[in-house]
Amino acid sequence: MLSLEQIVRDPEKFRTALVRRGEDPPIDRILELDSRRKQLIQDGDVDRARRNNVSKAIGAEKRKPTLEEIAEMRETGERIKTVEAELATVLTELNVTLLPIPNPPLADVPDGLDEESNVIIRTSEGTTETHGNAHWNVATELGILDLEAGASISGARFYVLKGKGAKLQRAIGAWMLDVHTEEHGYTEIDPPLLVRGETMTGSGNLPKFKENLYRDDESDLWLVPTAEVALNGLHQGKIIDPDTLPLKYVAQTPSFRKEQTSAGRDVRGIKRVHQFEKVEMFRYVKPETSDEMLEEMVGEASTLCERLGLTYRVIQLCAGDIGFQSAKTYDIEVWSPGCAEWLEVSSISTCTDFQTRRNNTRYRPEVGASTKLPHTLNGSGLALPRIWIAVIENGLQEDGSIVIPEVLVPYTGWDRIEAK
RNA sequence: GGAGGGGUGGCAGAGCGGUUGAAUGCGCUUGUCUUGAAAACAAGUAUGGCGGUAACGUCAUCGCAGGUUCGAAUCCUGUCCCCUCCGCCA
Repeated sequence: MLSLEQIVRDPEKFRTALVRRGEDPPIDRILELDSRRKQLIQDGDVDRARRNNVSKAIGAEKRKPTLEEIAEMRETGERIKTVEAELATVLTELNVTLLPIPNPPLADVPDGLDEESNVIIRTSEGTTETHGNAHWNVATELGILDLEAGASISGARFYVLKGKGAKLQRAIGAWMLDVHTEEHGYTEIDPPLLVRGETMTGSGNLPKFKENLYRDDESDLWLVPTAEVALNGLHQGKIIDPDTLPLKYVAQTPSFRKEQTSAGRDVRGIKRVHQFEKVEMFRYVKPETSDEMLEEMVGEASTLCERLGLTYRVIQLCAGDIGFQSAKTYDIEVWSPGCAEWLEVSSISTCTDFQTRRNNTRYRPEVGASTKLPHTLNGSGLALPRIWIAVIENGLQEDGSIVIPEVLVPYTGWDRIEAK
């Protein structure tokens, strides 16, 4: 959510920034609602002050109120109720207006409205050859992936990993978690996957992206589309001890997405599915450090690709392509020779104070100072089925077997998936 | 699922219709004392809105939402969460 105070102070700044994302924010309406809000607050306060005075006097004098006082205070009470009702309407409308407005991009985010304008920051060493043996063929033949079983159990875009395929995924996840916790200083979290609507609103997924979320109506709980949602809710409504910043969390969880808006895209194999595992990094940081923290996280995700021996590239998204809650985003893509394409395996963003304002997460820079909103950053480190695809397709040998990256061997217990 | 108990400031914990934003203790900050620290003593110490350059004033907030009342932390209703016991269950 955007800061109402900041919008009122410099409306044009917000308008221009949001126009870069291809948005046409209702700034004028917001300003109008805000001045109405201020007026109503003042009107109500005058009446309330009077009522407080009279009540205090009666209490101090230990007497019964006079009939005139009762009549007058009844009237005052009615007026207060009317003003409060109108204020509530105005506040609701302000909220409804502000919640669907995305985070304005930072100044150094490149212009552009779609992925055409994204910028390749760097490409690693390594092959970008193709061999045409996509995972949906190779892995199915090896008996480690069963797309038909997935479809039969749950429908399209669900899949089953079997045997060494399942173990491989488990190994990749465990290895990545270990690198993050042991080398990058993250604390591992195992959060709930079903969350309240408020938590979903705090992260920015509601109200705007309802159609991509699974929900249980009976209990009014939502399935997380990424661990980011849960990690973002970890401190909602709380004041964080400044000495603990930056707080670094990592979690491996399934992500549940309806993918209704990507109908027809990536339909083959397991590039885009309704349920997938992902290791997610998440940080709460002091605002002045968030730029440097973002770069650090890009480094952390990159090193994983590197150690897996994958060719990867880092892309900076343009203003029109960054996610709703993001102010600046880098994607990491790995080369997969079977699908013959770059697969997005990580998206790393700074959300500035957009999420912490929504869920009222604060910190007090020093004793006695007033509270501030920390910044949040999130990044995949990394997304599993796609890394699994890349490991399979890159490891494919002439004889049809798959060679596993060395770093994973302590986790799998074997270095190869034998050809059939 | 059944029966009870409870949600008050950073924490613990009073208050149960009126001068209560809220006793007291702990914690924290500052000062006195001390070579320094500790102890002791003193003062201060919630968040947010609105007005104001500011000093300051004012309003709101005792889980949340309604209601009763001239007046609600205190009474009523609903709701969420926590705890205890019983039942069921991985």
